[in-house]
Amino acid sequence: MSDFETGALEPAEGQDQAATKAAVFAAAERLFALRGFQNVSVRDITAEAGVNLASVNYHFGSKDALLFEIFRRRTSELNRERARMLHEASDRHAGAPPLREILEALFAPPLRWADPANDRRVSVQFIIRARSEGTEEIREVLQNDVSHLERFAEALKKACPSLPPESVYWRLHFCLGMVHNNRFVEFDRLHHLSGGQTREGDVAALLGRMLDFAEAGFLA
Amino acid sequence: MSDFETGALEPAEGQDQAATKAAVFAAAERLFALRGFQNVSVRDITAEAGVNLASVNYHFGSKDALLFEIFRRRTSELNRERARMLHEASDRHAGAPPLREILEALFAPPLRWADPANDRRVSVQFIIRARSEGTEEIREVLQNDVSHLERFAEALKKACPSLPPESVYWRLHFCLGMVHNNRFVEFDRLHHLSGGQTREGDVAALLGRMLDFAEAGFLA
DNA sequence: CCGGGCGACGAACGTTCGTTTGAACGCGGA
DNA sequence: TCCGCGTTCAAACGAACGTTCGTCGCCCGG
Repeated sequence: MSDFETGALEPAEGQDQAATKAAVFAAAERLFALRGFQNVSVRDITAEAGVNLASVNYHFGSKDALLFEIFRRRTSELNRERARMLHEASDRHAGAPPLREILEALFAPPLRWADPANDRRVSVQFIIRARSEGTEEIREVLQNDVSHLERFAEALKKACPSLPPESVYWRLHFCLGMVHNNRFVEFDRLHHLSGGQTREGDVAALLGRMLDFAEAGFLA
Repeated sequence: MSDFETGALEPAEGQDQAATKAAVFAAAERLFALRGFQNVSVRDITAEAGVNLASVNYHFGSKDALLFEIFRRRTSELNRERARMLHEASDRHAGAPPLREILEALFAPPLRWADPANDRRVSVQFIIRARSEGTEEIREVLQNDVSHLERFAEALKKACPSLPPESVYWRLHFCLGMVHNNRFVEFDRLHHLSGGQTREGDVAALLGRMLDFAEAGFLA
């Protein structure tokens, strides 16, 4: 049917005629985020994108490579945003940002993406899904490419000098678990459990809640 | 080849000749936990169990039903252990257990299962995997069957009377995220990030770390 | 001794999957 | 105008999947 987000998706790589590739990219991300990698066929993707079945293999090489390319782009975007926030916080505090601002740099980017007013809701759901359901290649990247987390670990060590480094790593692990648990299913479950008292839509309030919890946890 | 855990698995349901069913059950749980639901074929399961291909459909009806039966048994076992610990803590403190013991009832059972010395390591990995990769039926159960969590929510409200109920639910959500993040992949990643300083094998120490973090988070 | 039923078995079924093929199309440059 | 290249298209390929079928062996009640 109509084009998806053809503009501003791959502005420098291909030609302008890469609308098909962009449509496949967008449709695949959406379907993967909603239904999981294995539950989405190449035919589903190309049908939703309104392109030919062979487009996936022509533009991306394979279904696995398509998943990996979406994953790599989204995670690098997320890591870039996190690094930028951490860097800005570092600038504001002479290279030693306080604990809460470090955690905010970790929490805020994915939460901003998850804002219902944002068109990147599917991206954060995609990342969370790809982390656990992804291919072997993605798993290797997750395990080996921890340079982004190292900067956070170093900042946390500096912000909590009395805390053993070992504890810093574990508590960072706990914080990441808090983020990765922010899936639609879990939100719905929580909404059902609380009798409708929890509203995931208010991401600013959720960020505050997460910061309160994690900051206190780190100061334990 | 040899039998798997044929004994003490289904002591009252079938006959003694249900060794095949038990072998399928054990092999499926192990493979599902290791490689995910969709990445394991019925042929893989029956090959590992050393039984005929048709055994899955004969004893369980379908591959989906097999997954659901494993999921239902393991989750009910886990919920039972958690409820028992919460009940015992409640008895020790005249119906109002302190925060830390409530959280311990939530954290300890899955951590005990994850002990390397325990043969139920795969069970907790299976549960975590099934939660996110499971079928639609499992997703519905997760969303609707929250009676087990309600008891924890009530106990937490009582232990934190000054905390708004809404915050209790959110912080319980954060704690569950900490638990669900305890997958092998995440452990390996953390181990790699910390340069080998974190040892997942010491589950007692890990429980203490989680309790310190979560308790402080609740008291924020 | 015999017969009925439960369970295991090999084999095949029909479907769906990712991928490949070769031809057709559109467009810019010689 | 015609050629060449990048892209799209319909169609099909081969493999892998979950499931079903008909048969056989075995144990047990008669």
